[in-house]
Amino acid sequence: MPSIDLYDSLIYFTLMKKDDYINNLLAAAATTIATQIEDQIGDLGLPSTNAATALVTIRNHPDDSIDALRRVLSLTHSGAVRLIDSLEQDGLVERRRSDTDGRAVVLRLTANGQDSAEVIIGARERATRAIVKRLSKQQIAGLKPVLETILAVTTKDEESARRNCRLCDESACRPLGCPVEISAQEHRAKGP
Amino acid sequence: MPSIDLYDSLIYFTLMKKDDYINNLLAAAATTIATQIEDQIGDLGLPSTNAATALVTIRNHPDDSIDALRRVLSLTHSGAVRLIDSLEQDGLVERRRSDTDGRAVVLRLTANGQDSAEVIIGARERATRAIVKRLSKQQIAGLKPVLETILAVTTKDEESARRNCRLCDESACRPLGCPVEISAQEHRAKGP
DNA sequence: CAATTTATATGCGCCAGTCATATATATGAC
DNA sequence: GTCATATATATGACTGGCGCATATAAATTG
Repeated sequence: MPSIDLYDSLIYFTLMKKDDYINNLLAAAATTIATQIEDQIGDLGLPSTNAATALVTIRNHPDDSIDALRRVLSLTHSGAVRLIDSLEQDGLVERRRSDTDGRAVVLRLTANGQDSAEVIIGARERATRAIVKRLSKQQIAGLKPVLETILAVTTKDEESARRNCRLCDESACRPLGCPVEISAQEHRAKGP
Repeated sequence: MPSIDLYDSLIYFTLMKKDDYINNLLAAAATTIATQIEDQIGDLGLPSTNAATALVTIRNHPDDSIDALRRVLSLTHSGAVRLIDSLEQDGLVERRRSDTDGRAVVLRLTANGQDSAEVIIGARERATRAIVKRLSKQQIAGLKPVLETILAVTTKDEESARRNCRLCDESACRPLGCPVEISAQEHRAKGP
């Protein structure tokens, strides 16, 4: 029956279009917000986005190795070493020998580094707050569980958890049950 | 009454925490999605993210000048010129003299450039589709208007509209009433 | 205890992008 | 019409971030 085929095609066409639309919306919103965060952080005048990310990551997980940091930032070993070199020269980060692994160097923020990390987190929050305050209470209430789902499904292991939270204020997020950490724990429980 | 003060403080404290939480959620989700888009595009092996963005931008707005592109990518003039140099050398973009402005060079994709742009848009869609398919119909239905609001409030003029949509498949988005374009038009109507 | 893996470090080099500057066209004042 | 200024593109010189290859030291495994 040709009329049914036509109808099906129309439905299919319409659904595809709707899919395209929500995909475009999500992608555009994500890059827009991510860019505004980067812009806010960029205004602080740090050497690079990775430098800022490293500071926040070290703040959230002090005494972790350069190699752990490298994974979060998706850098090569040497790239991470250079980055730490410069942060150390700027007096923001301290290298220490690990007392559990003689090869590893673990990282800690200096007092200045702590301050910088707070400022970076504040800049990031400014970007999102400008958006959140334009949403209604209902929109925020509805958005929250969806964002939790998105973060849960994009977290497959401890490594992706670290990456997804790499700019987070984890001290504010953790006690409220960060969906990323929960998802990472669930994956660990289920095994690799 | 001290008990009231304490109660108020508690409310305040709790609200602040909740604000921190939604801010962290939104920021983390945005950077996570944006990173996955970048990773998907990065896998294509193009010279840089900006090269990919330029191709999609030129696809969506052919015969625009190098200077217009520069604004979308937040590059200096010379940076944009070098970028176009390399894309032209790779046979993806063509320079033409503008016939309305003797100074301007307008850009157009070659056939290969068109193909590349489609592939880039496909890579971006892969990233978001992997996330959207993990959401329920209700979640998607609720998310849509919130994303539209977010894009509307982050679009202040034509320039931010271009930036926010810089990786969009505008041919799919435009007929469905892209909130970014609508917001840009409204701002233009109200004047600068 | 030898062989392999893992963590950090360094020399070398690339490439994206900026700054300063040059040139051409357009626009506005008079 | 012409002169001053603004705008668009182009190029030389340079830098910073980062990768690749390699070296060394410590840990692990057999």
